[in-house]
Amino acid sequence: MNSIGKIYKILLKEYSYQGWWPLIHYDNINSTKTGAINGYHPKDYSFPKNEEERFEIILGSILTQNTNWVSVEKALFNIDKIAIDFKPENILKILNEDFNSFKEAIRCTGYYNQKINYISNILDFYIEINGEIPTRKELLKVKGVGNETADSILLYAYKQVEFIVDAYTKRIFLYLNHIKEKDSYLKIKELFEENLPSNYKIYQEYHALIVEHGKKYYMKKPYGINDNLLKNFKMELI
DNA sequence: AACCAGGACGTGA
DNA sequence: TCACGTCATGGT
Repeated sequence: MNSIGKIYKILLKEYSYQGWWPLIHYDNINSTKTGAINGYHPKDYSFPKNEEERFEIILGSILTQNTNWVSVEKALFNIDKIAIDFKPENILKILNEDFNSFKEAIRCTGYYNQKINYISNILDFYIEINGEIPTRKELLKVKGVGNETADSILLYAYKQVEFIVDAYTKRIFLYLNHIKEKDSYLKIKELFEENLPSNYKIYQEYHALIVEHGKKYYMKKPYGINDNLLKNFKMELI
């Protein structure tokens, strides 16, 4: 097995199943996740089960841009308070009829002036595609959806086999010398996709495991210095 | 008190 | 294309 696959196995053994993407109405009393109230569903890949859950994931993917998940959870609960449900038509109605309340609801996630517009954009897009699975290209045309958000939506809201590259992925695999500092998003994405079976469950799990491991050893500089779990995969520079 | 969080966009070279 | 500034609240 290749290194990418081996590292996945080690992370899975160390941290077990992560149960991403968390949903605020899924109460997992056994959750031990750092910073999360609840919402994770380990070994259950059946989500989203309906349109509300699907759009909750999409909302969360915008709100979590450069922000911690605890803040996003608060915002989702705030939205849940002023909205009847997470159906896109309903969210759109709330957003249009009470713009300032909605803005206040997502304030805690930062960049709220931008994010409210991004949410408005993805709402229009979501309603426009009318139940179809969006392509990556289409998603990227939506202002507010970049590479990572597009892949998050595709992988977790639509179960499409698209690997997500986030800041922790770059830090960890840069520390292990598997990638270079200036490697593009798509290049890093390809590295994983070429070395993993085409299976959305593995993609979902791997990304979540990277985040978990990243939070532990790659939050503060110097990144990875205490990462004894993966140190054996550190490649020598030529 | 600086630093970072499950980034994206606009600008100018 | 790509480096850089900007957007902003909240926790450590």
